[in-house]
Amino acid sequence: MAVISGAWAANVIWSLRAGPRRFNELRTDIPPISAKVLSTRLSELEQRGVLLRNVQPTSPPSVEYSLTELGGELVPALEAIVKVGHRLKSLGHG
Amino acid sequence: MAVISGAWAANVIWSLRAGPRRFNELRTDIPPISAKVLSTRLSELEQRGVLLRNVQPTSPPSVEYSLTELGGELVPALEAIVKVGHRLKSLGHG
DNA sequence: CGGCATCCTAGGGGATACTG
DNA sequence: CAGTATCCCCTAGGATGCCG
Repeated sequence: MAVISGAWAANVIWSLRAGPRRFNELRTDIPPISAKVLSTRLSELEQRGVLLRNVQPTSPPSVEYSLTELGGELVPALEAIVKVGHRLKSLGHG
Repeated sequence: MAVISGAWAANVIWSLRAGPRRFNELRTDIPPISAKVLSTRLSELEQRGVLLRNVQPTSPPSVEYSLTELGGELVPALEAIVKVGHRLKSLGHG
């Protein structure tokens, strides 16, 4: 379960589900996330093999993040959890 | 995603996937968990509708916890994540 | 633009002791 | 057995500032 541990880890994977995103795109995708935390999470997820980091040596520099194949396999699982979460919420408190 | 937030929440759901368990059974299922945290997590998960709490008014008292239907739907998702996690781990070292 | 280094804080979680 | 109450501490994470 450590794969998706850390704040916003799931959101990062979620934001990447449709395709590659750049650092600041992710920041605006996930409003209340700080640069430091996003950076930390990105490093962890990259190291774990969940996502890939592509540096374009342009000016200004551009860095793209995308899910690896295994990272992509997390998406349906996350979807399922979120779905259950919504249903639980709509039930109120049982 | 708040559904499975909190330390050991996933483990609790995991331990209940095969059927009802009692408080101290869960404690020994998840070795380094403290009574306080287990208790806290159990309350949260019950309130969220993930699991059910059955008190048997016997002596000594007995309390059984079991997954609700929606709680049970989290199991396959957790399984998927754990599976990916293991594969990532095996890749990570070679 | 991307992202480290630094400082600081809240609160989640551990250990222990106690209760019914 | 199944918790609850208390204290303490650790660290994840937010804000800010600087650099390539």
